Amino acid sequence: MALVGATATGKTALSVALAQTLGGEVINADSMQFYRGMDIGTAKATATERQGVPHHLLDIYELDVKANVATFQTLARQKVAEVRERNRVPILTGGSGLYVRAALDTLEFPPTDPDLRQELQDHVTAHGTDELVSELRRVDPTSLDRIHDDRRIIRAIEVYRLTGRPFSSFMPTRQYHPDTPPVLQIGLRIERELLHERIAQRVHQMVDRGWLEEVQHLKTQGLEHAPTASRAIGYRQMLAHLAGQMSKTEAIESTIVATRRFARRQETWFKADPRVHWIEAQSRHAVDQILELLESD
RNA sequence: GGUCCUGUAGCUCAGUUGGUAGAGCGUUCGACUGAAAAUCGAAAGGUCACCGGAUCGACGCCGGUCGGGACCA
Repeated sequence: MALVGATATGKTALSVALAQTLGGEVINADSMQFYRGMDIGTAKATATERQGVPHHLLDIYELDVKANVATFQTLARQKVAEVRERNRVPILTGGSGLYVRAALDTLEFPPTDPDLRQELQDHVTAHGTDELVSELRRVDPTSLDRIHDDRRIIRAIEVYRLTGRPFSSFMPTRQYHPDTPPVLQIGLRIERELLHERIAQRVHQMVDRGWLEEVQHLKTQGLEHAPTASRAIGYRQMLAHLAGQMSKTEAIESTIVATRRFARRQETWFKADPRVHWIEAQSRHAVDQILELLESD
């Protein structure tokens, strides 16, 4: 099964409770929790919170590694298979929508080439996207219709040059694939206003627990130059504060705002998937509700 | 007590030589296939502090009231 939803809705606690009732193991689908040392600010489950339940795909990368979906897809499916072999229930838990999809659905990722991509990126930086856009209009108008940001234009051209096939030809014809193994997807939701309160509260809590010290330490390990990890919400702001670019209060406020925006995007993503069963995150009976859903499935 | 500055969207502020207004941020909604806690798109929000005057017409000019600020005493 999969446990999804916005940040600060209580996925972590519920996943442990579920694992204990079902005899399950948790598989992380949260892109920033891959990184070793990023603990407080990513709200990674502590040893105490895990309560002996095995957790997978946490702390698998050093800071300088560039995480990517395709790799995650392989790793996650591997873990799911392993857990199943042990006759235990895999519980995929996380808020990175694309990563969850990649693990559960039949997404196929066309190949990539870092050199070519860099070359295209440099070209766009120097000359803008005009040329790439007209190339795309010629070879893959379908993609051009759906794409409206530079990064995706670059990717579409990369795929075309690498494979000779339009990027759009790799996309599925149907949005979701009923032929994948049955997975119960549970979405945790909290009323917006309350969620905003919880987010603010949690950010302050993270600071109280030593977030700034954590970032300070990670900075000595090169967090600033980490391609993906340095972009993490809050870490970015704490780094700016440590560099004297904003006050501590500003960093905290900015982190809260960024987290709210993030939560909104997460809800948008998961709302779009009709297979998700939504339950109230605050409910004391969340576990029972999920057990019922499992039986009726 | 006096002089001067100031009051425009939830916040910070542009603006109109008088023809009823904009940006950034926030908020809401959406997209999303190798950076996804990323990246990008869209929308909603304002009796331009209040009252009166002159004007065909005022957010803009004149007078007053109230609120904020600076300085002088």
